[in-house]
Amino acid sequence: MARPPYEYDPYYLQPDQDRNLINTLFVSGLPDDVKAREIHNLFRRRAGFDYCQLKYTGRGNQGVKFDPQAGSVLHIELARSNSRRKRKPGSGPYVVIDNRIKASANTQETSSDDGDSDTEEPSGAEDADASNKDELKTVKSDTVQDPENSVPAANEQLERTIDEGAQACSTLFIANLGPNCTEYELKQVLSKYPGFNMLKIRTKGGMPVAFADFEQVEQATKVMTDLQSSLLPSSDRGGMHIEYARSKMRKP
DNA sequence: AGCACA
Repeated sequence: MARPPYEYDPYYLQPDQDRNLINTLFVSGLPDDVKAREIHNLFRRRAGFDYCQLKYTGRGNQGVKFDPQAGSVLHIELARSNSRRKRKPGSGPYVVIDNRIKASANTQETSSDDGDSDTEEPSGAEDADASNKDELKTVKSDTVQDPENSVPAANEQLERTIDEGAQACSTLFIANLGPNCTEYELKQVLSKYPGFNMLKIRTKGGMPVAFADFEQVEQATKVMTDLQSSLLPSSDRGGMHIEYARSKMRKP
């Protein structure tokens, strides 16, 4: 009852997730038809803003309704974990993930130029458009020169801040499961290991993936190395591929 | 390669 909000629960804090180190904001209460460009416009003038990632959860219009006339407001809080998805070389200043069932007609929101008008910026038309182009170009320049892939030597110092590889986590991400793999089947195997907490299977268009949570990182690590590439009866495309999950599984 | 549960 008198339980602190989840974002203060130390359970969610991983070794690299001291709250002070979180530099990602979680924004909720967005309308279903929100565009990535709108989110980008919200933040692009803010110092230190890197990029935004918009995810349509498929939850549609549940809960809070965002509507200017209804006076509802965006809710912004510190994210539980930093955004880890790296921008693809070809992508622009924002990233869109659309998990909604129906692909509505306006889903061509990737990057490129936007004809955005600055609603909150009274600075005038020329500024809005000109400096806007500039900003986009600045953000994009790391796309054009492509520090992620090409000329690795030249960009090493800039890059190492960003990609530190897989971070150890007490939750495992398990992929390359056969289409018929069941939670039960996987649980049979995992529950033999000490510290096993719980398992969740998600099927994302065809192939299932699983998240397995353990008490301790070391226990998860042991399972990962033990079971890496191993076959289940249901496996049909080779052994399981196991990695640390990007974020720890939510409590219950 | 594919990382959710808010």
